Amino acid sequence: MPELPEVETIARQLNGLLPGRTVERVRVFRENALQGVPSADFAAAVEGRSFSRVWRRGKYLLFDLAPSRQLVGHLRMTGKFVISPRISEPKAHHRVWFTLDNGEVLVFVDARCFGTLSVVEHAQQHRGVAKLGVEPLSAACTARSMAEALGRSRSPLKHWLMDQSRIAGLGNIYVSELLHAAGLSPFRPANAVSAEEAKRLHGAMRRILRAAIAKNGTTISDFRRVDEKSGEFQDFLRVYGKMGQPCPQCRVPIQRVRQQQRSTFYCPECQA
DNA sequence: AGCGGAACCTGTCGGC
DNA sequence: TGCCGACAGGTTCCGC
Repeated sequence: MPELPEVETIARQLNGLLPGRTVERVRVFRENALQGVPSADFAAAVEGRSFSRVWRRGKYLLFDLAPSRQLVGHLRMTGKFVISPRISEPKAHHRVWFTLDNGEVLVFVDARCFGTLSVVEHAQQHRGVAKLGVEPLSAACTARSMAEALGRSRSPLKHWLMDQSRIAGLGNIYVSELLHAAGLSPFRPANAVSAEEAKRLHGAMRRILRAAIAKNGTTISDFRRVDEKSGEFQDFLRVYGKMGQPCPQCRVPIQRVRQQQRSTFYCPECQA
């Protein structure tokens, strides 16, 4: 489900609601959300601690706890967090409850059960977080550093951009969109991208991610914010899901192909 | 290094 | 209406 803009949207909303709240009780309805950790251990590691900040790294949600520890969450395809008034029975797809000191419940909801939660002392101890590459909107991610990294790989651009250890947070929707915006083919080997093209790619990536965050992300089917509202960036998608429709730039029909067992959408005319 | 395939689970949608 | 296959915003492991 969520890529960087959707996770950022969730993190900002939770950060407006959770800091200062204490977790009184944890209830786990599906063990496999916890990556093998017994639910009693998970609950004991969180209960009695307070939230101090909620933020994002790549597609991971990081909940800083006080006096120590971090809750690390990944929504995978269908995970969501919602804040519910006091409830007594779990609803469909409720996986974990964090009952707060004001009676409300932070609920981890996940239809497909791919999403994960874990507790660590420091996020860097988390295997997935530890291997994340640069944040695409950070000052460290420059057109020049991107060009240099591209030059060291022969991977097709689609694959290169999806690799979380290179740039953290891009997924299937935004990679299709930013390659179209940059006029680059998803099949182009990374090291066949010129410095000028890398600059275009970098610019398109930042522009699209910022625009998507400003629209609270993209809702294709079931992404919801914490307040259950949809994002709005789907109205601005130019190629993702648009197979057969005319390219907004040149009117040639958008193509869909399989790359790494995922759908890639692109314009065969504009993207070389 | 990098790719294809499968696995993790469930829901939805389109075609027949 | 009902069944069946394809597909879904992600990640990880395994074999070649």
